[in-house]
Amino acid sequence: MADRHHVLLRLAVDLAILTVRENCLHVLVIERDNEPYRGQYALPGGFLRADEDLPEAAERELVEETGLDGRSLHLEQLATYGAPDRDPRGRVVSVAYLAIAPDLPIPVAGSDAQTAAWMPVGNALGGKLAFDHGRILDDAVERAKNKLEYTTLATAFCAPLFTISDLRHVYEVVWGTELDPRNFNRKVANTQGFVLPTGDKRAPETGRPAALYRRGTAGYLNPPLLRNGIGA
Amino acid sequence: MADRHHVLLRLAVDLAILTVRENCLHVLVIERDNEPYRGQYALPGGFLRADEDLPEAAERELVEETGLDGRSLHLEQLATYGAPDRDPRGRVVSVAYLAIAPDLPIPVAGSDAQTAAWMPVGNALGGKLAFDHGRILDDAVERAKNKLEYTTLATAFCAPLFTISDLRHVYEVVWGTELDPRNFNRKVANTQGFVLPTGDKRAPETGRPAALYRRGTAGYLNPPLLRNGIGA
DNA sequence: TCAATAGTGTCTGTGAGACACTATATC
DNA sequence: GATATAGTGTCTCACAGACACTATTGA
Repeated sequence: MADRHHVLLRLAVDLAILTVRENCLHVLVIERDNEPYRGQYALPGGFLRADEDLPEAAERELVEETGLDGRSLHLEQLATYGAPDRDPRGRVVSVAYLAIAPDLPIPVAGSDAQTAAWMPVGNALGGKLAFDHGRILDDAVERAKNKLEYTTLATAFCAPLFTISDLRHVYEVVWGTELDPRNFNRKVANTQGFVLPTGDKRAPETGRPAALYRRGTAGYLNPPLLRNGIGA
Repeated sequence: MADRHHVLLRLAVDLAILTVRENCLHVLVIERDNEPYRGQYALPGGFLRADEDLPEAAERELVEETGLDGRSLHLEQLATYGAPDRDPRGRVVSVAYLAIAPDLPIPVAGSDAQTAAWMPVGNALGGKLAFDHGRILDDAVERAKNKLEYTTLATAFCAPLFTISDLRHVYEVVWGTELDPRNFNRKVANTQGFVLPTGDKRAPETGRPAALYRRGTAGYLNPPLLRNGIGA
């Protein structure tokens, strides 16, 4: 720790906020109204303040950008990005956080009065986002896909009360696959602590009403709910 | 990105280098010969330099502390720690990396001439390490345990040539459990790309010689090799 | 009645856990 | 021979995938 080559830098905390709406995975983006990358879309974020810890900063940004209470959302550290040229304004290292939200009505205009919008992740990938945010989004989606397998993260995409169909829909949209509803039902029912029955029901537009559930207390799925052939 | 409350800070890159030796998991620690925490053990690390990316810095520290070529070791970003008071010298945020090494003869004295040593992780947990390095080590061990389940990471703990017993020993030590040698053999043999037969054999002190293997090309285990009841 | 969604039951193949048995080395 | 480690075969149970069937609503 005694070397003299170190550099002073600013630390950004950027958020990849994912949700499922209209049969596809969306990410919250803001339109930049300052240089650099003016007019382009970017992930919401901001700089770390003097007396802040990283999770605090992430939660603060979440509130500022979406108006949501960070404690009600799933929020976890994703990774840190530090290429020397990643920000043309100077040396900025970014700690990215992954947030998972239920289908929200519409992002509240942040206190920064920036234009926030939900964008399908398919549109956001492929170099469309400012800075290295496309790469961050890639990693966020990959993390979400993986965590659905062995954790109860899927419930974080759902409203407080949800049906088994809702939950299955999350898996199908995030993974981009189709799942057998009957096998999925059995799997969820047999996993202790994944979902809790409430006794209530919700009628769809047509068809038999579905039982409503609440998140269970389990954090991990044991055994996991595996995709067919990852990394194969 | 326009707020004015941001802080300039230094970024540390710290390494949790794990290996298996003598039936227990060890971590590489250095004895600090400067304040703060003088005389205490800490994870090796250093500050990010002006033109460095994070993986570069991690690899540089690895070479400086162990004399090893970073490209031959498994090295991955673990997490970033930024509590405002984590370093008494001022605002320092640390990006931690997890490195996995085979059982090395002895750590080479780094170019910093610091005293490096392998310490059993059991001894290093519980507030023995400087800064928040105990917490970092906790997270590193947890990550390693989890990745053994669904990736081929265990081979990174082994020398280039290893037996199935060696590989099983890694699982047993890292997980702290016993595995059935016969079922383990079958599992490894049936997982394409986990290990490659070399045709050579190695005789133990007593008993039948064991076939030697090399790492395969697969990165993921499919299906995974699950512990009994995680998070239960 | 039909259409649509919710939910149960059954069969089958794969693979994990348990464990008997065989193989090959040193002493 | 004894002992120690390496490796194979077999049985059983749990569970995933496939899919026939029943249940409950609105039109």
